[in-house]
This record gives sequence, C-alpha cells and structure tokens, in this order.
Amino acid sequence: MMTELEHYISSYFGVAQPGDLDAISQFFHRQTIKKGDYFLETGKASNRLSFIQSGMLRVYVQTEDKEVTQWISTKGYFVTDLAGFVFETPARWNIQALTDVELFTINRSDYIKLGHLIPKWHELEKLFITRCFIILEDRIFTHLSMTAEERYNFFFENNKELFNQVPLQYIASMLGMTPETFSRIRKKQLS
Amino acid sequence: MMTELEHYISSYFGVAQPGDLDAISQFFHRQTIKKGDYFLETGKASNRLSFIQSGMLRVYVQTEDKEVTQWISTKGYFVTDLAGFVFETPARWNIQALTDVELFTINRSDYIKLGHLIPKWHELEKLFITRCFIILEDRIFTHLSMTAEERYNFFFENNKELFNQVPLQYIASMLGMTPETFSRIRKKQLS
DNA sequence: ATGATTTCTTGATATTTGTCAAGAGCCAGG
DNA sequence: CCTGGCTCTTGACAAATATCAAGAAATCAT
Repeated sequence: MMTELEHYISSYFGVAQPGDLDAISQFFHRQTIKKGDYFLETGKASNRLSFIQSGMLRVYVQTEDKEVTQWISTKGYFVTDLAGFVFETPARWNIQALTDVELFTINRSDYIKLGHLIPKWHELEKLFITRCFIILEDRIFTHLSMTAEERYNFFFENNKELFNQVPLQYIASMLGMTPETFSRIRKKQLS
Repeated sequence: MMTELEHYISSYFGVAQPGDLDAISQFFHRQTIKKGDYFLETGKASNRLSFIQSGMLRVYVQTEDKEVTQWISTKGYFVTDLAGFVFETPARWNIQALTDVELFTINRSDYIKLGHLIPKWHELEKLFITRCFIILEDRIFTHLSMTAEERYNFFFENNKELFNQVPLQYIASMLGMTPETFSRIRKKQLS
C-alpha cells in the first residue's frame, strides 16, 4: 500500500522499479508551515522541493508598483523555485503559505543523491519538467488568445474549488487582471 | 575547431567529454526548407528536433477565429514541438518557414540513442529543458505585469533584428496584441 | 518593370480593462 | 460580542486595446 507521498512521486515521476519508490520517499521529511509564513523568499537560496499534503501556497513577486502572483500551488502539487533549485541561483519568487501547510520536503543535496541511486532518475526528471513546460506553453497561449473573461471562465472550469479557498485578488493577479475586473466578471458569471 | 552545429549543441547542452560532441553531431543531418513550407503541422507526429543554421520559422496555431503565433525561432535556436517530440503525442503547433531555412536535424530514434551513448545525456536534457521552462516563466510574467507597450519595448530591446526580418503581424500576435495596436506603438516609439 | 497580393498604417469608433474612491461584508483578536 | 483591518464590490470615469474600413506601402511573381 502506497503512502500519500509515494503516490505523489509515482504520479509525477512514474518510477518503475518496485524498491525505488520506497527508497526515494526515505529522502523526504515532513514539514509544516504556518499560514502567512514563507516557504521561500526572493533572493534566498532555493534548496528544497516539496509536495503539498495539505494547504496552499502562493508564488509571487513584488515589482515597483504591484505584487504579481505567478501561481497558487495546492494539495498534490509540488512547490519550489525551479530555476533556483536546479541552478543554485537566488530565488526569483516569494512563496508564502496561504493557509497552514503540510509538506513532504527533500533538500537539494538529497535530491542530487537520487540521480546516483535511481538509474533512470534524470530521465524521469526530464519528463517531469517537460510536463511543466507544456503547462506553461498552454498558459501563455491563454494570454495570447483569450480575453480576461475567457481566461476567468477557463480557469474557473478547471479550478472551481480554489475560488472559495483563497483571496480572490490573488487569482485575479495570476490571471493577469485587476481585482475589480475580476469581481465584475465574477458577478456576471454568477447570474 | 568546432563546427557550427557542435557550437550549438555545446551551448545548449554543455556536453563535457571531448569525444562526445563529435559523437552527438554525427546523428544530425543537414536539411533545408523553402520559405512557406512546413517543418511540422498540428496533429502530425513531431519526430525531429533541429537547430537553425539560417533562416526563421514561426510556431503558431489556428483557433476558430484567429491565428496565434506562439513563437518565432531564429538562427542558433532549436525548433520542435517539444510535447510531441518527448511524449510522441500529436503536434500541438504548426511550424512554418518564414524564409528559406537551413537546419541540423536529428530524428527521435537517433535522439533516443544519445541517452545510451552519453552517460550524462538525460541530465543535460533536464538542464536544457529547465532553461526553456524559465524562459516561459518570464514570458508569463510579462503578461501578468506589463501593458502591450511595455511588452513591445521589452521585446524590441532584446530582439531588434527581428523587426525588419519578419512580418510584424506575427510579432504582434506573439506579444498578445493586434497588428493595429502594434503599429501604433511602433510609430510612437520611432518618433 | 508592372500588376497583383500581401502587409502595414491610419482614422473613427466600440469595447474592454484599469484607476480611484467609497462603502459593504467578513473575520480574527481582544 | 465589538472593533479594526482586510477583502470584495460598486460606481464613475479614464485609459488601453480591439474592431472595422480604407488607403498606402512593400513585396512577389511574372
């Protein structure tokens, strides 16, 4: 019987060998973050990757004139600053807990060990990141081809549950519109 | 002395072992495409990856009501439908030559051999795709935080040469605006 | 070169989205 | 419970962008 963590690893990386899953999950440890606290801050070292067992985190950055939410990560998904984690560069994003959060976390040094331990690891990683790449391609497409209202509807259809769990202003930002526009579209769609 | 192809491979994958570069480049073959012809079409198999030695290609998709240009690929860059190439799914994008094009092409079966031949190949691939991921992250950020005019300026600063080499309507689409808006911003910036 | 296409520009106007300001609703902590 | 601070909504208005239509400019094929 798989643990929840093993289930996540399996669904993301699709590890094949029977013993591997168990070996991989040994490297993860449980971690909790209180609502409002930071998983990561811009400029700091991004040296861990986590799967979210419960709760939500917001990935955002502060510009001169506003805060831009890049993404909201929820149960079952992973969270890290990928650029910083892979290339050991300063983190590009702030990652803050929107609720109390429970994580399964692996730090970089252990993560690197997986590459030695699991023969196919780098290949699985490649497939994993390629899937992330495709998601971003699709997201760019929504900005090239859809209006704010269409982006709202598209996102709503696929993420209904988020709308009563996180401050709507963050969803608005993530969809590339102001909270006021978001609110007006929302009103229109509810009726 | 490195060939141009070896230079591309090296700059994208940073292959370390001396003999490797040469071995890898053996798998590529030269290919040309005439202006207007397709490198790939939506729905077909994406079974090759190419580096562009000269010329330009446009990555786009046709929606009900308009054509959306996702990207324009130029000399020194690579071109493929990544999702299709990696997962053997039908191509998501059309890729059409904007000019006569010279390519160094590797097909999927040979590409897969590289994984056996070069020990670190999958790791290099991972790093390569992660860099692509980061580029898309940045691009999404431009849509979340910038106006059409800011996106124009930002892109123009980094890609001046494109502006007198490809139909501007495609750049407009790629930046998420109409050709008319693009034209007006352009006029404003020229004066 | 020349005519036919395509691409780009421009103007008038409509629509979408943003800004600013005020108020309403909703919690969380005392 | 209250109350202060968020968050969300709403209205009036401004700014940005899209649409439509026409003409100018550039490009292409012969």
